[in-house]
Amino acid sequence: MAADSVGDYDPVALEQAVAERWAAEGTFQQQVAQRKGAQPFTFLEGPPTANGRPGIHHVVSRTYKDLVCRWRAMQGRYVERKGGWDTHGLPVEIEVQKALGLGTNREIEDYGIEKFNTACRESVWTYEEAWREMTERMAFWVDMDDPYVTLHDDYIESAWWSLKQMFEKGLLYRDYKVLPYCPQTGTSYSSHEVALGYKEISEPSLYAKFRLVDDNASILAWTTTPWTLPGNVGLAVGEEVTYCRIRITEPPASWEGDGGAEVGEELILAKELLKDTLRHQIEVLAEFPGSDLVGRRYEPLFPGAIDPGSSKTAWTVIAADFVTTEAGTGVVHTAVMYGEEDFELGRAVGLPEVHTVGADGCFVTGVHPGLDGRYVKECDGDIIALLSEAGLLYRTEEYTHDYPHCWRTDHPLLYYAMDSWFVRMTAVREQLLAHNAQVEWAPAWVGEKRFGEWLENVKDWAISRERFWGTPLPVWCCECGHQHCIGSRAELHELAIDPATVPEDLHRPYVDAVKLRCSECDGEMAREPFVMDCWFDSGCASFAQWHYPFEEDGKFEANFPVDYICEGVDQTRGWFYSLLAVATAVFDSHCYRSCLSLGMILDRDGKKMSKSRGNIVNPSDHFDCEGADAVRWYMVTAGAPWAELRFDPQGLRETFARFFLTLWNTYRFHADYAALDDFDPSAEPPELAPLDRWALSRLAAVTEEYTSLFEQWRFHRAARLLEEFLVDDVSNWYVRRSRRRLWTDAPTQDKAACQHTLHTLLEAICRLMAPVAPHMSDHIHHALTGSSVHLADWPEPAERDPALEEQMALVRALAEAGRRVRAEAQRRQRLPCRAGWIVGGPDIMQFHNLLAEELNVVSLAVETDLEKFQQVELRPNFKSLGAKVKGDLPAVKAALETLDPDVGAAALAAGSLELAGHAIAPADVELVRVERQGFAAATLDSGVSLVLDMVIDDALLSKGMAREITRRVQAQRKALDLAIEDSIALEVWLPTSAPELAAEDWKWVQSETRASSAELHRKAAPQRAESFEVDGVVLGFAALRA
RNA sequence: GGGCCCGUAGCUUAGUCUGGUUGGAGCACCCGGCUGAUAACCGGGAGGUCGCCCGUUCGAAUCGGGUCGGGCCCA
Repeated sequence: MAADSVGDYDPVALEQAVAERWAAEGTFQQQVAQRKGAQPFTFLEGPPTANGRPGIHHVVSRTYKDLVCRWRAMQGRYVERKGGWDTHGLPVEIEVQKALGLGTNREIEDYGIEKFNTACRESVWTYEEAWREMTERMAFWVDMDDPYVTLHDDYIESAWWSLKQMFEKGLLYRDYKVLPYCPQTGTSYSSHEVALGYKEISEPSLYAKFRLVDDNASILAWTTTPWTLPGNVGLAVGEEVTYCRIRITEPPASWEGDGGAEVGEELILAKELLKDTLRHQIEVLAEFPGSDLVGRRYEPLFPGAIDPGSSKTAWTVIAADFVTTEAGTGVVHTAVMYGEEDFELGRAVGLPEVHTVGADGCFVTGVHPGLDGRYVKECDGDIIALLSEAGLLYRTEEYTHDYPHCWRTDHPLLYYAMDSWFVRMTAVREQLLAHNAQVEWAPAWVGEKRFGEWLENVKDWAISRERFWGTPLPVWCCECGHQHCIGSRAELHELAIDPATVPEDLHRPYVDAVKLRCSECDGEMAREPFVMDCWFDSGCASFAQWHYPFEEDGKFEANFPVDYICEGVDQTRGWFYSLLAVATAVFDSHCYRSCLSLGMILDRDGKKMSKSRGNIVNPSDHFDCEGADAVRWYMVTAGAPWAELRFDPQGLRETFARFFLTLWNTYRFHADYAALDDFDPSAEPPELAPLDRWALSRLAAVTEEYTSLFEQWRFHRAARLLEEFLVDDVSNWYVRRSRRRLWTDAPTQDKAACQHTLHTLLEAICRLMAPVAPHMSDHIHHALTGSSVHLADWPEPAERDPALEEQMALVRALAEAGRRVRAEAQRRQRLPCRAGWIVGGPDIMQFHNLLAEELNVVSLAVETDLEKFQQVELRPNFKSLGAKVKGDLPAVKAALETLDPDVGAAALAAGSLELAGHAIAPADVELVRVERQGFAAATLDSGVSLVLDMVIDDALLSKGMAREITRRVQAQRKALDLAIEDSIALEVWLPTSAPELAAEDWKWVQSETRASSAELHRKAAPQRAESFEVDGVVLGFAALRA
């Protein structure tokens, strides 16, 4: 019968066909459903934002998400995979602002929050189609038809509920936070926006004199932001830093710019910075530590600008550990509202928290008549002049540094204390640490170091944003100061003054219209005009995806904490944190049992992928070339999941050629003969040959180790192991050594054994690789068994035969050694050797025929007399020897080198070997056998040797020539595109100078080449013949289709 | 500026936790061989200051300190 040829590997067509079958049969749904009732394995999808195009890094994380879920499902777990979308937040707003040309919060309000948010709601789905396509194309099995979506009102309601839990635990509070702020746009910025706008600028910095109260001296402090000086309420010094009190002794020879000092004036600053700071001749009056200065009172530069209220520390010297002597004067001017460190310090020591600058970026009334109402960055020169006139300026200096600017307006950002809402994470630090310790992190260092050490210094979480598109902060405030946090839609209805104002859509601006009745004063409560940090949204995913606690379906309870999450390591302080933070604050629990943290993806040169560099890799380019399976396999084998991945298209190409083509051709080899012979995989397995039993033993070993590596998250090692097994053991050895077994037309037991073995190998390989490369594994598995590999069970390792594996390892090593011996002796492979001898090693008699073929020797024998071919050599075992003799090692090593090995070996055996004064034990040296000079031989590391007889005689020349002819004719058959079973008409011309071709060898040529007719001419080849040269003699042949 | 990770042949990497003097592979390259064996296979060759410096040690790719470069996160 004619074989159904499997054809060439076309990854795109194959993957499409498999995907279509999955869709038609609902294979994903079946994989989940068939495990219903089994122990769940819960996965939580880190939601992507669909307003950005999916990139190769998303393919990486989705590969690891998918492969773990598929693997656990095959192991019998119930693995639901709900999709999710992150839909709120700044990136969305920025895109929409760009599209609509809206620069400032004011412009957005003028445009209309309703219209703006409608645009955001649409923008969120810009690339949804691209995401779906990528997800399906790469075969990430996730339920995208019923995903959780952070903008859904149900999701928002769950987020509100969780915030109310925190509110009721007293974890929610309002306070200031110093943020980079742009007064033109009226917006504070996140760090990634700030990063967009760093520019190098040059601006005036100045040294101001702060006059001490009750002392005739001034403390000198340096600042790069003159506009913050009216807000100064403190001077920070280092307690350990040494300061000097100095007196000006002479006027300067020359002076540039504003400021100055009188002769006799006394100043205080850090000793180390005297030279860099002062421009006068001085004398040092005293030296003392900063601690001596702490508590000293000084006069404000702008009296009356700030009402100190009840502060006892305003305008005093305070200690701070961040003070250094690297720049300035070693004294840090502190304006609590305009610097993060300033604010924290001010809060700690009780400085007044009063703004001198309004939200419009202008000085507030009452700061100074010359400054009130003016934009702060335009006042630098006037402030310098004012200080100079008052004698409070020592000098100025042009200062160049990188400073953040607004990405919209290009104005310098002001660090500015904003009103914000916080979750008091510092109150639950111990719980965070305890819960984190329960997480199985891969790799461990992310959890212990990067995350753990950061958690130990956790800060309160600023969760409010003065933005528009996000989960509205559900906190209402009354003028009387009463605050209320809403935890559900029902509660909102209940407390609303006019329930009719409660909207269906919980977003701004609708929710802003809802007023509540104050329970304390009966007044009207208005919602705080913030939305929530979108990290809070995604941090709620574990329960909000089920609309917990508003549904009573038990979904949350059954799926919390989740078993597995997986994202890039950049999510450590992002999603990994927000999940843990919310779970800790709400449930006092960890949120995920295991977390696989992935390395970042870089380009081939280790550079970050970015549009500006033009080194972005588009995944679909590779899906459409090498196929999604090859991309997935490449990414998994390229390195540890947590290591940086350098995406190298050449490496991907190699994966495709080495692994996928090899697997395909192995499968094709099996399928062709299976179809030809009507192979029945369900039939009782025949008696297996040693080669078969070896292959199956190796399979068992690989299955065992592969699974163990998966359990240790070392997917790269597992996949490389399987790749090596397939290429080296299965394709390059088992299949190559089995070809002849299948050529025979007769239905032999041996052929059936081979087919059975191949079937078993391929099926198991498919199962093992299915989590990583789901398409090809399923195509082959389906062809072999009629069912999807993704519905199959994870393979259990069969019993191994270590002795057999050891024998075969030796056989293969000897075959390789034989080629090496021939190459050295310049004996071509097709010219047989009369004899070969194996010296030493385990009994490999059952493989002698196989090995004789590999070595092309007529007879193969075991030789026991080592001395005939070999001598011993003693090599130091440094590990044990070094531990024993320590510093004498070089001497012992030298002694060993000069020792006669035979004498040494004998002494060692007798236990009396002594070198450089040390008694040497057998464990200290290695006894190695090497071939003696003059033999065509090789000795393996294991001590087994192979010796070949290099004699040439007529019989060998005849056999060699037969092989040369056969080889050429076979190539010709292939060139003629003949089917394996086709016959040919063969003619061969041997010139008289050629060796005699024995009758039996000529017969062998005819049978090997399937020649139905054959003529042997003893003369030079005619023109029409193909010709080739062997040992200087030109032979000719003609092969035609019979 | 701080925390964490990475740096091994032209490229991709194993080995680093647990130190052993002689650092393994694959791709590409060169030579040879083999093939009804597949963009294949086998043997050999060339290619390494294991980023750099200092230290610990009889001995360092491996441990410690520093430094340079790349990355992530934060400031």
